Amino acid sequence: MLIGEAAQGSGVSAKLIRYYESTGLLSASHRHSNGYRLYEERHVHELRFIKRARSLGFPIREIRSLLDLWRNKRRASSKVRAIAMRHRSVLEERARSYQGIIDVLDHLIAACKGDDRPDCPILEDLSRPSARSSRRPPRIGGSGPSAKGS
Amino acid sequence: MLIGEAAQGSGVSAKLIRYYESTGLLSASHRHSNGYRLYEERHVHELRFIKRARSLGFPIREIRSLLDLWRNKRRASSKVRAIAMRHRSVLEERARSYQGIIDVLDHLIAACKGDDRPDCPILEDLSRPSARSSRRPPRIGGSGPSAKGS
DNA sequence: GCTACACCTTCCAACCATTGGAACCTCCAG
DNA sequence: CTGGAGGTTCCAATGGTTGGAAGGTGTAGC
Repeated sequence: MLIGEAAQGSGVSAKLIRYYESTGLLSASHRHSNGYRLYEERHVHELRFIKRARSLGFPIREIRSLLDLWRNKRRASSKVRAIAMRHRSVLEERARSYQGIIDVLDHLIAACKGDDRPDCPILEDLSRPSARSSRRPPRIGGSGPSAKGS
Repeated sequence: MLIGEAAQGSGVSAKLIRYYESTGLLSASHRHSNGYRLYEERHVHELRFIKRARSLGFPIREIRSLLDLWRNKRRASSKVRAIAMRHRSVLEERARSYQGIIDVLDHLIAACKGDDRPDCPILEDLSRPSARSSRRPPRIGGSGPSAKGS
């Protein structure tokens, strides 16, 4: 089949299929005499695999490993699992980082009146020198090490 | 002061300061006769502002608005608040999306034995056609949104 | 004056995944 | 023969940051 059909069958755009080929992730089996890329059913399967993995946030580099493992019938599932766990920890770190920011924004948004006057704790925070957690006075209340919670 | 001093004073690299200038975010006041950029204290303040805003994940485009508001003493705090809230919702959406993926990975990782045999639910999921949520029967389970509880 | 060095300048490239466009070729139908 | 739908290639942009090259400038020591 031609690239258009592979694209439609997999949900991956023709442009992206060519890009994947350029990165060595997935290459067409043959070229037709006119230069057109030719694909088989298994390419569509692999493209769907890639698409699903991308939708789970795996970077191309790791998808390459996952594809290799998928093709290798002698694989050890521990390797797949390790990749998934590493990726999970990356995502968790990012989610945690986002959540930390959201918590800060929540404080600032709650403190900002949001009227037509200029006073704004949000801008005040952004323009503060750099000792951030000043809203928590030092050595008072002594609840121990900071840690924004989580 | 020269760009190096402004960089050291703000924590923003000289390279980045030049990039910010190229995008119109922050321009040096003058140029010395030899072509060197010249900065004042207020530039360092603005660079710190930018740095803090970036650390909260604001994109340059929004930082531009925030800087404009910060400079404008007749601003309405409602505008600042609106920007912060919009940004908050973007972050929340991303965090939620990550969390959704993490939940999926948790299921898959738990189901994968992770030994030296090839059987692997993770790869099976990735290679499955596309009807994803089959593992969750509709309207059962309803433990509500995860909520890691800050 | 010469040399070494630290600092500045500009321009180009790379990261990551994806999309868009231009310029061009190819196959098929009308 | 013309039109159109598909294919091909290469270049550019996204967003923020970093790296490097190639070269100008200022200041120190000799």
